[in-house]
Amino acid sequence: MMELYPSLSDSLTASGSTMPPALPLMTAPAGTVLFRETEACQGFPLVLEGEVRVSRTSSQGRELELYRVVPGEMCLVSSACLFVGQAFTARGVTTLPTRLVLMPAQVFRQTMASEAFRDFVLGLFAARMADLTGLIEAVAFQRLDSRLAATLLGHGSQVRATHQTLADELGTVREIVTRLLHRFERSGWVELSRECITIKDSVALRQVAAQGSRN
Amino acid sequence: MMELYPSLSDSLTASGSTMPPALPLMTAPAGTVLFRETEACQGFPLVLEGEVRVSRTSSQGRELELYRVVPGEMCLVSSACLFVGQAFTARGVTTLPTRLVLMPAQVFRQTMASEAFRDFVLGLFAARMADLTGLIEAVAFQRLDSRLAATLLGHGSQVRATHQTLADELGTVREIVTRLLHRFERSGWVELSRECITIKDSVALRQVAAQGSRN
DNA sequence: ATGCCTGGGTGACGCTGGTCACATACAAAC
DNA sequence: GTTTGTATGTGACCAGCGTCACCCAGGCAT
Repeated sequence: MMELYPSLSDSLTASGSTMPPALPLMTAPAGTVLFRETEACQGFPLVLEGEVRVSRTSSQGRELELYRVVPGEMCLVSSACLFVGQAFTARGVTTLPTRLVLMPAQVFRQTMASEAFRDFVLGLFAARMADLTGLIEAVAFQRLDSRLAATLLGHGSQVRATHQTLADELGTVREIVTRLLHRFERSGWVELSRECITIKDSVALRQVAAQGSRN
Repeated sequence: MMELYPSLSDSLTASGSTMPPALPLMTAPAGTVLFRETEACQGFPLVLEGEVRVSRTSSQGRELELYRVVPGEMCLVSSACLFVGQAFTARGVTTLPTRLVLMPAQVFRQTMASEAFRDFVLGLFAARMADLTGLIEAVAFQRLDSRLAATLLGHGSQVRATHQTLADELGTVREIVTRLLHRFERSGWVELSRECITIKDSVALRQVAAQGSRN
């Protein structure tokens, strides 16, 4: 679905000798907070390896995942503030050990002279917009059970996550996730154990995920 | 808030003589459907005058406004499909008599060679991402009364709209808008008459709009 | 006047999801 | 073993909002 910009990491890391300042290559263990609501953005983070989870938190402490940045992608939401100059209210946390380069705004602007890089960036932007509008539709019009079903299906046949983690992805609270998962279990669609949800009937789940609009 | 790309309309319309194909300048009355869920996207619509309302509709017929495109802006969501090639599920309707040029993808790619144009486009993208994440937060965590208050405040001191129109902006139904507006009226914050809401206490409304997170 | 259409008002009702206050199960640490 | 902490289960309760089924008022055409 996402086009990778193949020569990018090479051109950035290998050509450190030709480029005046070598780009800072960062390594972060899982769980590192890369950026948060209050801090101004430093540059364009390009993920080489690992994963970054971008989420937003409500004033009452509930959290909602916006999307994930996988290797080969940049986190454009966080860097959007570099264009408009406003502090951006999102949070980025690594979910895996992650390597990334932080591209300073100047370097980004220079690299945008390359047509291939432009295609890469614009494609990313477009994909993100599609993600976000999809999320808007889901939050506005889908019921939680269908959103939960969709989330489970997106994590493989063995979902290793706590109910709290799932709640944070969906923007709800743990009790609701527990309740819904038990309905799924009573229907025979999943099997539950500690920090592990085994999908038994992905067809049924897919059906719930698809048709479950808010009446 | 939004940077206009000043020479763009000039360079596109006036230089029709130097550019091989003159860009199609369209004029549409209010209420014209520029694009809808099923149709593939033709090009990058740049609004010169008027306004385009971009919204998404649920399977059950409820509608939710994503944002509005004002003069000097392009509708990037609709054109996102040109990058990723997927059919985009959003609807664009003019709310005012509107003039716009439809930039073919090729012309867009060529024009992106200009640094000023790149800044313009990226700034737009960034602003849209901020809009969309803000909307996500609102839909996920704010109560409807606070969202309605915010909507009213964004329309001037005299809001000329039917309750149905407001409902479509918020993604809810008419009855709820009517109910909430009457609470506002009973509190002395607004005065209601046919197709017209007069704001009496914008301070109180602003307070509701700000603090009204979902407990 | 009569009919018709649009916009608005309203109450009954029910579902969904959030809150609270617990009780339990399991695992690692001591 | 006990303790401590994290993950989970659960039931009572309720607020928000959507649905339904109306009704009413005003404008406009015939």
